Amino acid sequence: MKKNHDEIRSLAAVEIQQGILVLGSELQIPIDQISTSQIAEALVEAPSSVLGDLAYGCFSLAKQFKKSPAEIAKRLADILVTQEKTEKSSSAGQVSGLRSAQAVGPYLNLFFTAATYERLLLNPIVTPSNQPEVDPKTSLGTYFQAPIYSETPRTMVEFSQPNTHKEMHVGHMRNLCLGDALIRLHRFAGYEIISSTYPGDVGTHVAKCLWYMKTHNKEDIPFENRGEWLGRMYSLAHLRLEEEVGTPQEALNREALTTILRQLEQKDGEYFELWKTTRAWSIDLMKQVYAWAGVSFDMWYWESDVDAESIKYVNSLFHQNKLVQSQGAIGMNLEAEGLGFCLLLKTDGTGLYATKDLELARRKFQDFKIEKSIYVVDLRQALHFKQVFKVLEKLGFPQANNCYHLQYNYVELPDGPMSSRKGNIIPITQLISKMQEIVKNNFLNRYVGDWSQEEIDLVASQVAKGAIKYGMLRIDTNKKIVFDMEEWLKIDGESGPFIQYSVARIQSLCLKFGYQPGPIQAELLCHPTEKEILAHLLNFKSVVGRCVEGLSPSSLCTYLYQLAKKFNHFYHECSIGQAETEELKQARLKLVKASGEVLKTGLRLLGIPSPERM
RNA sequence: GGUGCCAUAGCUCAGCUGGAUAGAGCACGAACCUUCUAAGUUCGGGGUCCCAGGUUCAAAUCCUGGUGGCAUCACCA
Repeated sequence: MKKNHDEIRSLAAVEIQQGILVLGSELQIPIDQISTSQIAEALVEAPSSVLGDLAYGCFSLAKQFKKSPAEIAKRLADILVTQEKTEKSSSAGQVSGLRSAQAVGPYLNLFFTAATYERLLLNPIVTPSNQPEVDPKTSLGTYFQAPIYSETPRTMVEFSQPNTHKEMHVGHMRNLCLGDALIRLHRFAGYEIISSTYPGDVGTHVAKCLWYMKTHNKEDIPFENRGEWLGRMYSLAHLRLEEEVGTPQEALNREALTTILRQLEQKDGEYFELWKTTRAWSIDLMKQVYAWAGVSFDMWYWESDVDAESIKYVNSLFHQNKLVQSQGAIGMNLEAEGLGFCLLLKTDGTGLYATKDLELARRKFQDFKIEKSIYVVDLRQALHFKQVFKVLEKLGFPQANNCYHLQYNYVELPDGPMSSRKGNIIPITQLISKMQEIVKNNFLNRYVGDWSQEEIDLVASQVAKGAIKYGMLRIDTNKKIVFDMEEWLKIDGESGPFIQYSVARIQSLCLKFGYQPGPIQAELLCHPTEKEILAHLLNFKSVVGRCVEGLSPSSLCTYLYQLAKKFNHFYHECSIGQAETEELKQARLKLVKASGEVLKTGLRLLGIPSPERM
């Protein structure tokens, strides 16, 4: 994997590298060559655009040159400034990127010329690429087309593993948002990604649900929302079974469940038929949620599909002496690695979760020829995946070292963890409909009569997506989310809709004042709020890179919020309609347009749509 | 008990591989719509960055040891 830095950073890195060489010869100290990519990587944001557009901390140079970082920063600033001057005088017309360089303490602060910003940032952002296959409505500037990484491994991301016969709740939403955002981020950054899902359509939870439905349920099967209804059947089943623990009924119940499981396994009998119809209800519900969220999968792996094969596979491994027998069961001893014993076949010869995950991994590696594999699953499975990856490694799969478990923390309610068993869950469908209703009541109903009902419905759904997805993604993956419906429905401050609202304002500005592509007088953009935006735009790609490398979209959330905040600040400080000159107006429009493109693209990477107006 | 994660303002959280004066939102107190969308903006108060050591020119950030919380530790998924 190779990282490609954006043009302004690369330009700054070349200048700094030359400065370091000059300094080295001045001091007559031979130093290790520092590559431009190392320098570009070390460039940081200045605390404020007044101090600089980008900064380079001279700490590591201090060691090599045996001088204080502040002295080095000062000397480097002098060298860069004089270099710029001589370049300008010697070859007039040559493009020079730096406007000035200043040392502040140990930092070398760089300022770029307005022309640099226009040429390397604003123009690439707002100029659509000529690729014909890109939909004009979503067409991206050339800036966004250049991949951040090249020579990337072919990667599969598995996410969303809901069970059929249970209802999807807000906890599943976090997984869905995370997985989807990771895929979008990776693809944007230049990865070839295969997305997959792995629903659990077999197991005791299914048997319990069917058992209750057949033997205890008195309700009629509804015509609509059968997936939700089925989820309720499961909860009732679990409660009933819990109640009857310790009674004579307990043994009979266990027997009944075994019978059901056997029928499902043999793919025959009345319960198998019932399984097929009810399974479809749950899948309809999943697809409904995925459609709402704008998520699609390249590959659907079914637990029922890998189930039988996984047992055959593990048996064959055992016969090849790659596994051991212990206490009558079969598995692999990983105690030397501190991972305990990975159980793969129970004493009765049936498999477990790990058994299926082994077979699943084998299929992923062999069928899709993937080189890297990411699993988005909550942190309770941490040991499970460590064991599975270790077993894969010991079985000789070279991809095993490139398997990652993104162990996000789960969502719980103010009064404790959610559980489908206990029935104290908030269904995804409920969150969605409540959110859409709130958005309409509090904001969009003011447009009734002015906008079509279709548009109001569409925007309500888009804004609800913004609120829910941003809410799920902004929290660091290893922190718990305590879901409080009341709090989530208050959408103000740092939220998805705030960013969407800023985009809507930008679209309105561009429309109203006639944004026109073409050259601007970028040096007119000298208001502090304008400079803040320019300096912030500079960091979009490094933030995206960080999200990809850390498998964590939350820093993009923060970045977009800050950009929207800076835009709003500008909006209140600088008028476009009342701009002193036409040139200033066009310059501001281009700045605003570019901000809008970055915000829209960023939101898109989080899976959040941008309404035309709101 | 072993292992992993977490602890930053009253509450919810940012803080990138150590680096510029620890920042947002909510809540609270003020100000701003005849002028580009007030889902907005500005100002204000509010901090023992869990504790104790250590490494370093420099620690909220790294290391060690505590304290508190959560998860997990073979026939469940």
